[in-house]
Amino acid sequence: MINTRDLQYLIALSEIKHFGKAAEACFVSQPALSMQIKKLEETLGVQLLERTNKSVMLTDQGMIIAERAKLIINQIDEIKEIAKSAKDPFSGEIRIGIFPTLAPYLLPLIIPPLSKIYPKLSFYLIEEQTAHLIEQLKDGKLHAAFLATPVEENTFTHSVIFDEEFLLAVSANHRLAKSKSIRQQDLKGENVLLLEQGHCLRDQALELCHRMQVSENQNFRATSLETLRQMVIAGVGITLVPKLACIPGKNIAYIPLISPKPRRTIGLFWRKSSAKQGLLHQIAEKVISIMDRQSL
Amino acid sequence: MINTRDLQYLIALSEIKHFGKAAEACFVSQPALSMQIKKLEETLGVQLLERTNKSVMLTDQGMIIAERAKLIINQIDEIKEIAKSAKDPFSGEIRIGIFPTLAPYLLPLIIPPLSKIYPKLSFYLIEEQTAHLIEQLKDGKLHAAFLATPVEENTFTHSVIFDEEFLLAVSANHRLAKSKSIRQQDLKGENVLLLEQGHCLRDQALELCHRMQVSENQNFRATSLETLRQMVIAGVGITLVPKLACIPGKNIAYIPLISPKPRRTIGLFWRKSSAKQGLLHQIAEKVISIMDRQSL
DNA sequence: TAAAAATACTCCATAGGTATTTTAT
DNA sequence: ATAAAATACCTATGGAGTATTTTTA
Repeated sequence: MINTRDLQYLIALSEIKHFGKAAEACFVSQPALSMQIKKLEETLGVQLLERTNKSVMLTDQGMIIAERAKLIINQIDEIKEIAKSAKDPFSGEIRIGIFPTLAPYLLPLIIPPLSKIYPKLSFYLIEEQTAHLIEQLKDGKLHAAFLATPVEENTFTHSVIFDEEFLLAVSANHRLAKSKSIRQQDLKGENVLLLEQGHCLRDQALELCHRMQVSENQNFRATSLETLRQMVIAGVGITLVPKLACIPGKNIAYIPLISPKPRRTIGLFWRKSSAKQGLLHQIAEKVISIMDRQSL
Repeated sequence: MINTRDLQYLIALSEIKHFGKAAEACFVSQPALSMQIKKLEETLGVQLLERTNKSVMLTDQGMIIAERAKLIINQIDEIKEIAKSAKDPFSGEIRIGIFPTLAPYLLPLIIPPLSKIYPKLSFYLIEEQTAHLIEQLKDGKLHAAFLATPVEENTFTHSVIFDEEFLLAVSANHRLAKSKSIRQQDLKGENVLLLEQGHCLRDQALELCHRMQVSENQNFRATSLETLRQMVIAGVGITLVPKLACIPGKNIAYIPLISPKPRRTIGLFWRKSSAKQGLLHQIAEKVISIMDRQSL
């Protein structure tokens, strides 16, 4: 097998055209270089050099191959360059997944400060449903993902980022719009609108409905939280909205639920084996402190 | 220093994603591959792989570097390919020098049959004055050169190709035009036209003039044998022409010289150390047999 | 004769093998 | 408990050094 060392010896010889001096330039003895070049000629099966005692000259093939060798050695140096610049974990790119019912409310809060803290880091944000995020995180397409706990995947580790309350969203002229808080019995007979299959928020809300003994409106399923909000405003029904997504408006009211008080917990997840451990820990801490200041 | 082997191990691992199986594919034991990969990571100073006991995954840097590695290995394979196709000495290219007073008369005789014998060989023919040819042959720009003997350069070896007589060229209405042969005393008072400085034919003719005690026309020096011939036809003077260049015509006569009977010897020269020894010997033999049939 | 490359021979570094341990699921 | 990678330790290949010979200009 051809070695990078062999190529370097050939390059040195092609430039210096003297075994002794080329060997010196390679920091080896003259016989060492002679031997390797000879071996290279044998493995390739072609004469690379014309030798006399007064001059060394490359054959045509030798020149062609030496040229190629230079290109190859340059590319190996490039690998070293890539490695050197990749050594700084706070540079390069990081791909973070986030599910759709959290993304538009969390990202505006955290991405601007994070970009400021890590100016050499490019944040790629991938908005997908939880199941896809877990898959992509597992097979390395993502470095990390914001997910609602629990996640049944023990190759992951996570930091809890924040705890988020669910509020009941009702139209401004709904009978419950003026309530200060809601209890289970207040919801009797209500028509709860939910998201389509696949959203973790749907599952969380559905579970809550079950506990509160109200049923889902089977005729409608929204594809986004924003659609859901518009349907509520239109008076089609009520829904559950996580606190971060509770954008105030005159046509809509958000009312806290008590007994049970529903919450979801958001964590930042990454592979235990991730090469970006340190960076991800730091990012998690930063996001936690940002969210603390939001007082959910 | 990074080895091609290291790169191959990394490539195998990037494709197979299993240390044991990748090692098997590289025909080494699993620890051998593990060690080398670990070393590569250490020398580069970056983590290339995420390891768990159930899965191997490349880091971003690992993927980038593995991609580069593939390109590099491909290029090394290309070197092997180049070597393989260069192994056939009867293929590729050969650069042969020839001086200008021989080229237009010799090449039409030898190149067609040689191209037929060596169909995979490209003949590059360089027409330069002898001194330049010797330089170019010395420093490898030429593989061989047709030169008039003797050549004072003992790093060269040569085969004698043919022996060529010089004839006296005179205008058809010159007083000597009807002579069967010429002796020294016949030339008394003649005006000999010669080529410009640098042509070996000039030196050969000049030396002959000296021996025959006739002098050169100082007012005119031709840049080519063809010009010289036209000057002779125009009646400006007489000249010496090598037999190969004696193209018949009604306006010109070529008369043999006797006592002394001038000749030049043409050889094919190449470096003793040339990698194309075998081919050049063969070519020399072919050219000799072609020229034998010309009966000079 | 002198300069340079090739040989001869020895030594050591390191790649590789086997057996075993650690690790993570 | 099991599969897989890492570690430990030994072996062997081959790359490198020194001394010497060969070559050739």
